[in-house]
Amino acid sequence: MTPYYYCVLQLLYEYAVGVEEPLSVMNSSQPFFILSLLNHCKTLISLKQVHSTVLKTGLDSHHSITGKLLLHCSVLVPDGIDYACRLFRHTPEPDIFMYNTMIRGLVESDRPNNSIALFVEMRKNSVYHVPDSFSFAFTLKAAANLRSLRGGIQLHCQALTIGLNTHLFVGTGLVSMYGECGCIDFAWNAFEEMRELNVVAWNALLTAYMRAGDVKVARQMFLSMPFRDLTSWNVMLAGHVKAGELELAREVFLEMPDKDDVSWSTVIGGCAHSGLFDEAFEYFRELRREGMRANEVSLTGVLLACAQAGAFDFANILHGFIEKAGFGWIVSVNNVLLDTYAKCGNVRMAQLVFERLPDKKSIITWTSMMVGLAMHGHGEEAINLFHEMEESGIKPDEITLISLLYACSHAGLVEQGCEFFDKMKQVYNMEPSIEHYGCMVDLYGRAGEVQKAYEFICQMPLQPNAIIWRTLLGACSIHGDVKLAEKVKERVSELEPSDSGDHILLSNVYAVAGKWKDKASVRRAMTSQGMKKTPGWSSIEVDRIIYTFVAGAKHDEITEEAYEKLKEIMLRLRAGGYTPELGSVLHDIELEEKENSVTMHSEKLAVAFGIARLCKGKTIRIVKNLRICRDCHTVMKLISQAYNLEIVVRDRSRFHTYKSGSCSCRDYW
DNA sequence: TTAGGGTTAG
Repeated sequence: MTPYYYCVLQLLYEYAVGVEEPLSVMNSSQPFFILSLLNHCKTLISLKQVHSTVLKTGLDSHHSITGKLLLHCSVLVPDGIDYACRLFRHTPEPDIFMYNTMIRGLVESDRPNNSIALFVEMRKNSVYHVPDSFSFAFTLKAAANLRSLRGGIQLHCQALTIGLNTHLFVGTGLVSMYGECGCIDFAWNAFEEMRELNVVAWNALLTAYMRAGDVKVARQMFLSMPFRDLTSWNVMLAGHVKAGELELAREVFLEMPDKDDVSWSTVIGGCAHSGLFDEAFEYFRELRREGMRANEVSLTGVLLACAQAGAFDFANILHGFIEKAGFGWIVSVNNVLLDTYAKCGNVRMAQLVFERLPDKKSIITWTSMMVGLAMHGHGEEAINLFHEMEESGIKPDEITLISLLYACSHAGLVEQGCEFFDKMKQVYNMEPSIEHYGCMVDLYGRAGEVQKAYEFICQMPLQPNAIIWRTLLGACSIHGDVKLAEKVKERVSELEPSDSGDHILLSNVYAVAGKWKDKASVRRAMTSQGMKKTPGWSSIEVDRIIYTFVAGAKHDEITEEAYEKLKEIMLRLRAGGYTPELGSVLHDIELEEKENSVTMHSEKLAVAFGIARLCKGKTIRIVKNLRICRDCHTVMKLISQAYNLEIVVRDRSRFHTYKSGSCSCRDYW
């Protein structure tokens, strides 16, 4: 090969990735130069251009080499699978290489069913095409993705009859498939059958043990393995993360001789999933400090952390980064982005992301958008979106229906919710699960029909769990039904006796009803059992730093600043005629103290801090871990009017947007 | 042929 050859190749390569160029310069080039271009195509558009150029040079795309290369490159290019299918269907006599290429392409494009179907077709239609190790390896991957033990065993038997089960690739595929299906003994047998072993095979077995939740055995194995590579370390890391052992995961992470983007994505995602958003941010910063480029998975992890922390500004910066890095077309990234925007209080941005994916929306995209709208009280819009989804030909799944019921319950659409619930069986052919029943209890409970909710639970065909009863208990506490609350509390306690949240709910019911003695006895019971109330906290993002406030915590400079501002604000509100509502206070204490205790709820501190620190007119966004209390709700409305501000509060169950003295939840929460 | 990511009731 001459330097000249490389120059031409380089030139052609530049044209191929620069999609706008028509590649006309290449028409006179040698056909084989053009063929080599296929390998460099990064997008479907450039691939199609090269293909048409190939045809112009007189090379037949069914020619054996051209056809194979074309197919091979099509499945590798993003969204190229349909194009590949078309090419494949127009090939008169595909050989085993082409079958295998398609089987692999289909697995990697998340169509494992089609992949298995093609394997079967290959065996039926062409007597000359006995599957080889690649066919088995790729099809086993499909069975593993589907967790289809039956399909996997069938493949194992077929491989056995031609003696391929001892092959390195096939054996590894079998180990992985059995591991994925949760059959650790079968995985071990398949491993023992193998004639030769390499690090990949060992890693597959290690993963199988990790999947089975046997972290101890896996660790033992990891230490005694004859080979070990970066993937083995990553498997250990992921195993600890999945088991929730974040301390051990951190140890492994520090101990690793090398780290790649999988290692980083694993820790970042692991922290985010465990709710440790600060740690997730810290790892992300460290990744950047080490000069690494974040990939789409680690970005997903940080976005998840943003969603939990309500870090809108940070999410917005990440959005820009995603666009610049070229991840903007990836559906899963957009799904997380959409969800994050919605959870950070900005439905409009979420909708922009949603609309940008015209024909690539997955069921998750639709569902996330529905939940996003519902969280902000746009129940009707969420329902309209559901119908739109159906019209576009996507069938709802169980989670879509949960979201739909969630939308109804948060918008007070009781009748519509019941209709959808009935439709589940009749129209969508789904058996409602305990989660769906939970939504229905919430639907009735939120609307104040607590008795109806109780009857609903008593006649449901499934055994109600603690969550179901707790949902109703929460509704009783909002609507002040003491009698029912006591009855329901008993049922919860039978199932989960030591949950402090339930005691708090009951004590709140007594507080609202003014039954201070009963309330005190609940508190005493809690103290004697060593239970503690989950402390309420609220956080706010100022200049990309998240400040968290906890009521009654020790005063530092930041809290002091917030208190000072809050005092000033309360004086102004009182001058306008406001008096605190004391129903939500938890202690039976002197009036003045009660007032103080309400005044100091963490969300008020956070708002005060926001008013002190943020530019005038900027929306104040607050995230709270518990549900907002009645008094804080009123105060937020008043502040939004007095200071001409928009305040967005995300509490445990939904969003409240306060503007000009009223709230988007229409006082329904 | 092995490892990492997304939606849901409280």
